[in-house]
Amino acid sequence: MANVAKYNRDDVIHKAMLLFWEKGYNSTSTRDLQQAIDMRPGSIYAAFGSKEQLYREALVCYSQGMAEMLGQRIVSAGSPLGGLEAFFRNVVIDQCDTNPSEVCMLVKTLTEVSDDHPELMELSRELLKRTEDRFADILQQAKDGGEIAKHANPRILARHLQVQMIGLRIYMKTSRNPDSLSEQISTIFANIKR
Amino acid sequence: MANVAKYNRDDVIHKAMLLFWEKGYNSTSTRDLQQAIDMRPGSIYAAFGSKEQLYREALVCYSQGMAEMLGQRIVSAGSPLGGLEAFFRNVVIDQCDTNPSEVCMLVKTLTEVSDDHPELMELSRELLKRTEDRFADILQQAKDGGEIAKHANPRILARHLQVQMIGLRIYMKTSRNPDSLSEQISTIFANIKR
DNA sequence: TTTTAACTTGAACATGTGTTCAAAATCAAA
DNA sequence: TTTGATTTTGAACACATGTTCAAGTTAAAA
Repeated sequence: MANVAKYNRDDVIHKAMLLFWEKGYNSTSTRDLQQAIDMRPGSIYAAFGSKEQLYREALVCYSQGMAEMLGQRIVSAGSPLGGLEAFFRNVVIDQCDTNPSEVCMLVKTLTEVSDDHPELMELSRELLKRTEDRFADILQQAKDGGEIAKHANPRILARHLQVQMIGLRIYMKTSRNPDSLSEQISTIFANIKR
Repeated sequence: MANVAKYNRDDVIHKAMLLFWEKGYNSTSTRDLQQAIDMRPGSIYAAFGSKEQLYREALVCYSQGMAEMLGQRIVSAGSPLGGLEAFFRNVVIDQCDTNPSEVCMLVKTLTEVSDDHPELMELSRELLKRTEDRFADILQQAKDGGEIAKHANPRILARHLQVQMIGLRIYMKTSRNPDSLSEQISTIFANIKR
């Protein structure tokens, strides 16, 4: 046995995630990364293999963080649908200034890389799909709890919410008008309850 | 007086636009461009100044193309709202396979470049705003023509449509499920008519 | 204290990048 | 045909990029 890793793997991935989320895959150079995570090229490549593999881990880290936050909002709100709406408000409006980017990191990945790095695209797709599945589960619970109509279709509503989430976050980057977006979120969830 | 430009400026910008739209700003090298528009570095820089300026012209070209298409759909459909819906279906579903990317080029620009190239971001914002204004005009005509309710607010509806358009196009890239997206578009416009 | 296997370092490499510029080619006017 | 301003060409430049690897450092085990 010998030296065990000096760095904290999760911490490093988190820091890399923040930088990747801000600047995107191509605009983040390995030099930028070296500085952000305070590791030298050799160590980075020994630990992660390549820039792309580190990015993959960063994507998963991002996705997990979002999923945890959604869970917390549901607990705080005390109801599935209330939690979802709080989550929307948090992501689209409250956190959009403190986050590295207004736009979802999975969406940024999907729009930036395409032919090159097909694995990054596939992973982003997969993680987005998981998010939608999670939305559907939550909406099913809302249906079971009587928060939404008996005839509502959780899968269709989940897809609808996914489109809203993606669209709203990008729109926020365009317009910087939190008040109108807050109203839009209210309308979206009012329509779901009907 | 001497030689006049050999190349067709609009044609060159259009070709550059298609490549930029497909690959994004950073992933399109000037070598790629040289091949696509069949011009040598010196000519390109004499004609456009820099890669960024050529991209700016490409953005405007893209935006004009979309605006023209919207106009055509309105004429074909014979009504403002019908034209808008046809435009949505065309962009999100029909053309998404033949276009260089499923995603709006303005949105791609906005999510890819940020701190670097602030002028590209500002131009994308401006062009997106113009699109929304156009939507609002069309919706006002729909209101005047009795296609939508008297109490409807064209500005709010235009914002809503913009979010849908952005979200749907990215969702199409994620899921590749045209049938469900077609239903979603039907629902969106059914709700507007109410 | 010495050994040893794992980890860390940073200079170096090969390639790709946006851009420049002197030389060559072009063609309307003289 | 000659002139001459303009356009085109492509080699070259300076720098940035992802990645490698031999040498150095570390600390647990012997």
